[in-house]
Amino acid sequence: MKPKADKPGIKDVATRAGVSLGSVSRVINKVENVSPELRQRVLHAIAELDYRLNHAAQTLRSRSSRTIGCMFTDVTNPLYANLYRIYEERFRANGYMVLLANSLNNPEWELEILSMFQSRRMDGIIIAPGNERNASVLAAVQKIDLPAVILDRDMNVNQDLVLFDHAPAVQQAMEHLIDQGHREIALVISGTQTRPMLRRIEGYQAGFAARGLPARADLQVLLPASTAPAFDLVHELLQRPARPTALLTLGTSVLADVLNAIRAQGLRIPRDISVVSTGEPDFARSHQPRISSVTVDLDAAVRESTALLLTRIREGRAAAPRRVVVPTIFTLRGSCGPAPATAPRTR
Amino acid sequence: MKPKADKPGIKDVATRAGVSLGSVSRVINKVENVSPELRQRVLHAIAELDYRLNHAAQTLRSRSSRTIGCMFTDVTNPLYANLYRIYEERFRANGYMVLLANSLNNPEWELEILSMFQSRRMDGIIIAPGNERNASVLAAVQKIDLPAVILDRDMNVNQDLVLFDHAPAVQQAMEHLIDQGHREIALVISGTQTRPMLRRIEGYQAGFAARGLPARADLQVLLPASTAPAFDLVHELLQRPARPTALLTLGTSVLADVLNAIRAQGLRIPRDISVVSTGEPDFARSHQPRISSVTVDLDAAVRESTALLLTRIREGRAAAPRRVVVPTIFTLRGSCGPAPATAPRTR
DNA sequence: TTGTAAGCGTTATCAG
DNA sequence: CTGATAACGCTTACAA
Repeated sequence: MKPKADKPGIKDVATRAGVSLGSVSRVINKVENVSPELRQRVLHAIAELDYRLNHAAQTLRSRSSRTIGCMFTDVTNPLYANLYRIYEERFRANGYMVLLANSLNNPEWELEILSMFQSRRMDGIIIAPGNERNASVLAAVQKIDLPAVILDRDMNVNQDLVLFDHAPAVQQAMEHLIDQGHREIALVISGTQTRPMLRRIEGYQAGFAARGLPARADLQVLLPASTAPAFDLVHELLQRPARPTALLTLGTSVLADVLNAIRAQGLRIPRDISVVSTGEPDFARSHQPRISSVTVDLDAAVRESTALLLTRIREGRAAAPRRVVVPTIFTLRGSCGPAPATAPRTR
Repeated sequence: MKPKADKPGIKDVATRAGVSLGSVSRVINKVENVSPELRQRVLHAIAELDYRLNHAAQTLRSRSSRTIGCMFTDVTNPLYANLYRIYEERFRANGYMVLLANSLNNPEWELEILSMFQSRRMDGIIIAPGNERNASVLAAVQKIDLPAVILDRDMNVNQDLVLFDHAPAVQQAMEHLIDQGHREIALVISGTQTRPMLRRIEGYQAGFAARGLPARADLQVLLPASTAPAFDLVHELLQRPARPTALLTLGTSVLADVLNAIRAQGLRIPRDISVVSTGEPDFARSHQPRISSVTVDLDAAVRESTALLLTRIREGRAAAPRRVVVPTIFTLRGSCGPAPATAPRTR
């Protein structure tokens, strides 16, 4: 009796089934040319031995890990949590696993994660670096020689891009508010120099411009991050002599802080103040009144980026980089109303 | 000139640096016995060639993937999103990557994910299966021959366990509410047959029992999932002839729905109704009044489970399974007050 | 249709 | 301290 302590390998399966190594591999990989009888014997042996394929060996030899890497800033951000879940589902359907890494906006980690993706020979990666202006991150992204899709970042690199078209819908929201008599419209978002935020500011300013109004820098509240506490800042904002009568805010936990600050101030939505959020966090779904919002169709975004990546994986890095723009939609709901008749002063 | 199209390997580095294969490996793996001069040469060659370690080959040979697998039901649940982020940070500090897989409560996926963890030779796994009663999942978990930690699940298996001690703090919250005159105390949680929920129900009933009151089944609202919409059910609950004067609820998006339903009903917290949540979602941090809560110290939970897993990885599967209980704490805040003086009737 | 044998890029075990 | 050499467990030509 041989003390075979180690896990059974394809070899053990082969001897057990009385066939050759190659045949077992063919059965496992569902190659066509196998007689049903042989397949049965192999399957049987596999079950008996409780054989598990060794993914490392398979990857090494076949040069494919059947894995997709995702680098986001923070799963704690519902946008990324949802994205990740949908990606996982879609890629799983295509036989891929999905690996998630949070960069937490740390440029060094972003470099490390990218390097790790390469050394693990990911079949493809989907990334939304937090530091789209950082020189070394930019260089690293440019140099990636894996099939890659960059998600909603303005990086001038030779990679496939999926961009959300934030500005137009934000502008549309602004125009609606202005047409409803609002003038003091605040913007509460993250101040990170990153595409979504910059584009939103763009739309915000374009909205004023389209109605012949000057953009107001003093009404922009820029937080350190998308999930930073915003209560105090908004509270302060609402206590100004000429407080905003409308507010456009991030649809993360920032929205919760905004709603709480509004409530703490004794203001009613939409009577005293109108609210629009960019994105819709779960907790907002039951809010009364419903919050108007500027959203991107997540399923569409995932569909597009998945298709892009799978194509890139198929065609290799030779083909020219592609770029897909996913539209963004303004949905008007109960949280928006006309500006209060009396000019708002300190209460 | 040789058309070396392929990525450079350790071999190329060796010839380039004029040293042997083994020496390069020694440098890469930071083994002590290398002369500084040789190390420099190798490091230089690595930089010149932009050499990337092949993780698959490394894993195959060294029998360690330096990867930890996590299986949770859904990253969209803030509890898991936060847990994952902390795990990633801690394991990264120990040189491990973390792989996340969402089972979405689907038993077949749970089996598939567990099998994938084994074939990828994870160095360790942390799992919280959604189906702790499912026979095949249970069997699969029992059979896991990887270092594993099971997170807050009552599974009678030979694996390390980290359990949150939900019941006592819930009971404490109940006793406080009862002592404040509350009798109609509702429980709004998920009806999944899973440890956290069952333990909370246990604490809920124990609270009544401790004060000599009968447990009331009609005040328990069981949702299909931890993130299921709860607005309508709670709204209905609050319209009953004898509506609850206090409410204990899940600290997920369910809490948001509860707060919205209370507000929609025109009730004030804590004057008309007291609220306690199990866990504190981000959006609740700025709520006024602050929500009393029953929480587990996530950092402690992560610390314990990380330590347990690392120990298990070090010691192997020989040592007897360990079990760690992480306490849970009731924090009294402004959302709790005395029961309304007048017996609550329909408004 | 099936068997045979040569690697994939590392690490580990020896000698030197 | 360094160099040669044999695995690790699989896929994939190529032969039979």
